[in-house]
Amino acid sequence: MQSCRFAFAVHVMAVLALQKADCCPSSRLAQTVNTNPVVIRRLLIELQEAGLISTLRGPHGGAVLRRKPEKVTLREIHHAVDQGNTFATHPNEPSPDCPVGRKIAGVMQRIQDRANRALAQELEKVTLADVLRDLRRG
Amino acid sequence: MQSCRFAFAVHVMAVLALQKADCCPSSRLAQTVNTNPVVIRRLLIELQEAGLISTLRGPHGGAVLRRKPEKVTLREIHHAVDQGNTFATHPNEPSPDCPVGRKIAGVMQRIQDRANRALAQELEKVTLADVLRDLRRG
DNA sequence: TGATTTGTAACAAAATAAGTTACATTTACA
DNA sequence: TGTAAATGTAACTTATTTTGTTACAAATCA
Repeated sequence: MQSCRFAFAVHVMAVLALQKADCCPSSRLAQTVNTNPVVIRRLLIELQEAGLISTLRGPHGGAVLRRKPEKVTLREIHHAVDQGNTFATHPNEPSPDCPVGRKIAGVMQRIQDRANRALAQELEKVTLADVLRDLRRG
Repeated sequence: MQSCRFAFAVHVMAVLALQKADCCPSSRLAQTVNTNPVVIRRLLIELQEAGLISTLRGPHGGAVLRRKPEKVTLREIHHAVDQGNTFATHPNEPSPDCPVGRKIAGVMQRIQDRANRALAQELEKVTLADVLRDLRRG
């Protein structure tokens, strides 16, 4: 994968966790991530839809965590912003004249499912609180 | 990840496994995958460097498996053609003025390592022979 | 010697992702 | 009630990555 959305999302969630109850506007998040506020706001919408944060409009608005860091897993963050697959499949239909071409799609899908599951299980083991600990030490 | 190189590589390896000892030219592989022969040849070079296949030039040349399908894992195929990471990191340097920005790179790298390892371990469990079985049934 | 195939460079086309600008909408508060 | 600050969102540009294409030298076999 060459999308940095997950990295951005973990970064944002960590900053929000350190802010505790205070709202953090997209402009401030964009500064620490070093990107454009709109890029952040697009992420925030997805994190919000996943139930991980809330956003408020108006002065002193911004984003705030909806749960304690111990209760948020990297799997949830990942799934919120990057629902895609571990790898892509054939862009063009393989040849139906070849025994492999006829059935490769189903085979790859089952491999895909296994890979996605393995990745999710690993990310499930790490919470946002673990990330904060790692930030303090590392 | 949105590269189909791994899917192409599994497809190619499966075709070669069915061909047994016969050489298969890139033109034929390109037909069943439905892409350009040069795309296939670029893959073949990497599979060759990984020790999975051999290629021969000249008439009746092409690619041939170097090992029995039982002895080839999807981890090897994946690593041969897609040495990249499970997800990307910040394209621009995060702010050094933020406690998260200062240390996020190291934290993400450790998450990256865990994810890559989990994926590799899952792919290690599946051999090319398993893929052939799945092709016959599915 | 001629046909066939890989290896490889150079380039074109397509797809994807990130960044940017602009603005309507919502909201707090002086 | 007006103003400033913030999100939500559309439209667009730019950059990057990936795939596909053309062309040809080098190798190899018969």
